[in-house]
Amino acid sequence: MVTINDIARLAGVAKSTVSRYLNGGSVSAKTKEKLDRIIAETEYTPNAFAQSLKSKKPSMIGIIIPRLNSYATNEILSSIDEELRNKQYQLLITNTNQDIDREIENINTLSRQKVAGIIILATVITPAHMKAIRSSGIPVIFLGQKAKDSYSIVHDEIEAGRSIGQHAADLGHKKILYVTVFEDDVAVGQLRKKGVLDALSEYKDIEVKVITSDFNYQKAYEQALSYLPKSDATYCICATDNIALAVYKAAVTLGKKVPTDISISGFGGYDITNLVTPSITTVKYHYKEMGRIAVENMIRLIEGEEVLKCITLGNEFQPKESTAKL
Amino acid sequence: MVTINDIARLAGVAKSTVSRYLNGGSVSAKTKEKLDRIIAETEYTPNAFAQSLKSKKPSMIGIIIPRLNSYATNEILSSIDEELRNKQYQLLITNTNQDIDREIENINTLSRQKVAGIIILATVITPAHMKAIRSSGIPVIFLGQKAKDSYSIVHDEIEAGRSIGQHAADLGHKKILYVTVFEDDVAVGQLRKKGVLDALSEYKDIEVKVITSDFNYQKAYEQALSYLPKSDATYCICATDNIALAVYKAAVTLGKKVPTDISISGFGGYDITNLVTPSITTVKYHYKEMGRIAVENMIRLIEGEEVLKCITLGNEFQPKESTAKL
DNA sequence: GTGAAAGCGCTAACAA
DNA sequence: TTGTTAGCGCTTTCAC
Repeated sequence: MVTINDIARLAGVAKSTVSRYLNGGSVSAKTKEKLDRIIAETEYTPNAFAQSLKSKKPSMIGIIIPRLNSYATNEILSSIDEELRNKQYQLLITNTNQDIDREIENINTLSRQKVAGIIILATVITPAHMKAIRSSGIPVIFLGQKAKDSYSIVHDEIEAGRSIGQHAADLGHKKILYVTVFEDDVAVGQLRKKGVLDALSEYKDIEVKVITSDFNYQKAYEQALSYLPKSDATYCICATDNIALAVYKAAVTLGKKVPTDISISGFGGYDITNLVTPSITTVKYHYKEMGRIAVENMIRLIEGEEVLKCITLGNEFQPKESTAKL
Repeated sequence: MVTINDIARLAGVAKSTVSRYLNGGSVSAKTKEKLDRIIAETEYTPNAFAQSLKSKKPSMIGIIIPRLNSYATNEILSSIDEELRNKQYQLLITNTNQDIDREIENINTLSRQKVAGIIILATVITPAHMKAIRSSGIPVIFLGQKAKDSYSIVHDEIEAGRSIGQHAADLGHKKILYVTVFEDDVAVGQLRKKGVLDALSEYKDIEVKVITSDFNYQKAYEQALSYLPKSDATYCICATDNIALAVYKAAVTLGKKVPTDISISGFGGYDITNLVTPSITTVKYHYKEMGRIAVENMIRLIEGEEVLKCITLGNEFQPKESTAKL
């Protein structure tokens, strides 16, 4: 490996001069020229470890994600990646495979790697999270769930729920099935549901039944195969687009027509809701925006500036082919 | 920040003793006890930069991916991540957004970060790639494309192409449209096509027309809207599942029934081919396996052992609802 | 503008 | 078993 010492030796200058040049300090034209040539010839690149060790200013941001193969994750990740790139930071991604313990573990790993800050795509936030964060001593931003004593950026889940609930009511449906997920996930399992039920509760003649399903497509599908035949609902509101796709597939498998026999909608605004036929009614969340703001705030935090504790992003109701008038 | 020096001072021992203890060396029971307590109290974690600086044995593997939101990428990434985790390596992911220049740039960035090795999900491999790799001096493994002077793991594209071609012929189709991608991508743009055409060339009465489309769903969709009406093909073989989905959507938009009016198939075995109705005939590639082997080989390379220059993975033809007898 | 020297946090001889 | 010492490659004073 070629080091700054080699360059200095070859150029006949002190390594401090090389360092200064590399970091934009002033050197004589002659030195600059020599250095340019030698660095190019040797293909020298500074050792990032040594740099970070000395300067104390880490150049990496860590991100903890529950799983890779999710539309939301990908959208957020791409936008964070793009933004970070502009700011000369590297992204260190760690995957927890939906394992809460690994989430804590990863906070510690990342802090060992001396990342400048950590962004977490959260599902649940436990006291163990908060403890690990405090002891890491670096800024942490939660995405998707509100953290009491930390920074977070969330979607307006209640608003999203209300718009779908209102939509179902507007279409004249009286028997509605709401397919939710476990309540540990506050944003999806509680708030989203609250929004839907709030909107529907204003109609005395609407009957809502709630069923708890799973983020996992396969599980959601199998479950739907069993509860759909027993249900007389004409509209099935699913807590995620993924579940909506599963329910749709189950409905088709059971010989039901969508939306003629049953209307189906999701949440999220995944691209795939447009790919299928009929396209699926959903509420589009602003994932890219979320990533952008996360990076912006993270950098402000790293630089010791103030940012809002919690930012709530709006969303956009998108009626499509999978829902229709009763 | 608490350092090894602080621990040593608090425990009244030399920092080398602390280091030895931390790295599994032997210390007296009394020292061990003291160290345990103090490390727990101070929540000390070693600085990974300093460790890597000294030991020269980096603990990160870099991976360069063309884009985040692809099923293949996600599958490979998850499996690499999982394997690496077992081996105590961290994954450093960099995204190029399908920009070749950024691919080269990222090879350099990663080498600056002193990763132990680099895995590249390649689309094309240029001399510039090889130059950057050589000058980095660390092991590089290409996934999906065969590299002349480096290591690679690829899918058997020709075999995959042949099985789809054979399938179309078996179903009795005489007019076939093959939708490919630009030839710069050797694996997808050349070999896959070659496999299909090879299989079909044995039938004198089969007529194949080739059209070049795009990996991008939206572009593929718009293109399909324009060429499908002019085509009398009864089977459309698409070079990727993504394109197949786009063509399917276009066919539906144009009022064609699948598979009655036109059969459609893809390549890849993406999950989504099962989600849509009709499900899409495809060839399943072994992405997880690819990731697993990549990690295995990478670690052998890092440890200076020998591995095969090129490994070719088989694949699995999966007929589904989107293709039918003429 | 340049170089000498100190030190970032850690590991790895080597001696004790 | 333990401490001393010498760096790893780099940045950063501080004289010159």
